Amino acid sequence: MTIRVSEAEKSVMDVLWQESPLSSVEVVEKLQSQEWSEKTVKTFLNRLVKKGVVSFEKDGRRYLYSPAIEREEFLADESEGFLDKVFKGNMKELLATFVENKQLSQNELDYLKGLLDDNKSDKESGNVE
Amino acid sequence: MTIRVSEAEKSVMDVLWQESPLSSVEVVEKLQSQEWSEKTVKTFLNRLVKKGVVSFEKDGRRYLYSPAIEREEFLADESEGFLDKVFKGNMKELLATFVENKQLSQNELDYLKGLLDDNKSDKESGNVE
DNA sequence: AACTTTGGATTACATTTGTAATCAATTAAC
DNA sequence: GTTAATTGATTACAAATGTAATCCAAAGTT
Repeated sequence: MTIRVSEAEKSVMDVLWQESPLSSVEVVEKLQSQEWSEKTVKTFLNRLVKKGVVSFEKDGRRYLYSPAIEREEFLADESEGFLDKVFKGNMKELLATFVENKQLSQNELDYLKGLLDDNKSDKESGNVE
Repeated sequence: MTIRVSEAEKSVMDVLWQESPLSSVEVVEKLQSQEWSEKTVKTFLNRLVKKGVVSFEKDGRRYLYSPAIEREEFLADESEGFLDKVFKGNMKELLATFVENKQLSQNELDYLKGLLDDNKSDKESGNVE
């Protein structure tokens, strides 16, 4: 069973990944666009701590929160789950959907090509890992 | 607000996208691997109908269910949501995560390159849409 | 010192989801 | 025709999630 982080909680994680440690007040400020009451944000922080994906250190009366997991690792997990659940593991179809539906910019296309070339040369040289 | 289809419900949609129309019994059979009671699957079918993403026609005492939305459209919606929620719309990062983490096979890499070439020639010829 | 404010902890409550069981009507079987 | 099986409809109920409000202790204010 993987760590479960809800949508709303993910928004909080994003804030902490951008900058940390942050006090709850600071997190609330960075989430103003969401129009959540500070009580709500505090609930999310609490739940994230309980889930073990956010840690805190005391600073007087208040807590300073930090992510307890790496963003990259989290994104990889989420991506894998998405691939499995929505595309039943069919990577080709997933890629096709993104490439075809999202109207990639030339810039993004070039970037992706670069990624593929790197990946390919890695494979050719046996330089995996 | 987009149509909300839960994980379990998605499994049912997958079955119907593979083949339809199907009776509830047939859907249950195709979902045996999930180990859900037939009552549970019926609940999902009901909820999907209420959500308007599955339709049915009567066949005597029973119903024959069919998807009421296109799989491609659904995948595109889900993909867009995933991109926005998890990667905050950063397509480059999403692509990088998939390409780098998933250890694409040579076959998948070639396929993806093909997609990119098609996409590029479309763009160059102004042949978009 | 008493009062107010602040900030984490606890509690609340509706909705969604997972997971069924029960009810009711219809059909199939004796 | 009465009974049993089938199948959709309704109801159930706990856990997760969205969204806060209330409680309580420590710190700041007068």
